[in-house]
Amino acid sequence: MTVDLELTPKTKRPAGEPCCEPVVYPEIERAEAERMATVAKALGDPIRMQLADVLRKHAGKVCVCELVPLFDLSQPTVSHHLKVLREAGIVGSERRGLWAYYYVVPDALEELSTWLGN
Amino acid sequence: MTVDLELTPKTKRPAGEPCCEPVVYPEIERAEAERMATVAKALGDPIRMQLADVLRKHAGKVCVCELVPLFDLSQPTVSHHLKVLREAGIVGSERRGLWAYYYVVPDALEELSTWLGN
DNA sequence: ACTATCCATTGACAAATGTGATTTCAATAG
DNA sequence: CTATTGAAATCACATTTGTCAATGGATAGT
Repeated sequence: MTVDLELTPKTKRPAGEPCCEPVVYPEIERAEAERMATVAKALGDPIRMQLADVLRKHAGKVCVCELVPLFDLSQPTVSHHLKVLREAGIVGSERRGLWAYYYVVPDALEELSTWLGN
Repeated sequence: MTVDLELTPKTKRPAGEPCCEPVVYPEIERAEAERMATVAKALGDPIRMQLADVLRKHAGKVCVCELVPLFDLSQPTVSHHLKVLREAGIVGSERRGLWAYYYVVPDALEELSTWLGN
């Protein structure tokens, strides 16, 4: 599958001068990129991806004790991944007595989702 | 903003028995999660997020020499980030003589985008 | 043929990350 | 009150990551 689009022809720069004018300036995107990268990074692990997926699909609050057996990982490790998701704002948690319930924060993924467009 | 959904009431388990039945089985998602995590991970850095953004917005092939001055980073570092994006299948590159041009692979973000739903 | 330029790779190093064992905290059951 | 359980936090450690300086390969321009 070839992508055939125009590309600016180049010439070796004379010496000392900058080689080319930048085509686009992402400055506007700086803070936005930072926020989206935070979310993407948190999803950048298969376990966390699945955790987020399970929480989303269940569309409710899920107890940690129900999440642990889904993975071949120790409870502290699962807890750690949940913490990463929480710090990225993707999930929230609620403590009820002994149990902790996790759920997806509805709008957390929106910015990234919008950027990915489609 | 409170998310109020049903949550399974729990009781302390008798002793030895598993505390709860798992609610969902993500096994089906294993490979998919792996693929999406790879993509998300690659986007999980502000620089790479901006690189991807610039390449997307430009909708053409962009020379590395135009990308480097956009960031306050050394050329090898930018090259490294581009390599990460390339290995995740997000961008492709093409060499024309001295110059290397990068572009976004059209469908690379689709799976993740679809999962994020929108 | 020479040389300067573009780009990728390597080596090195500090910082961040993923994981498990152990510990701490909170709360339920008896 | 005490013992026990679920979950988070801490500690420790190996791996990965982000960055740059230095190096190397290829080639446009002379």
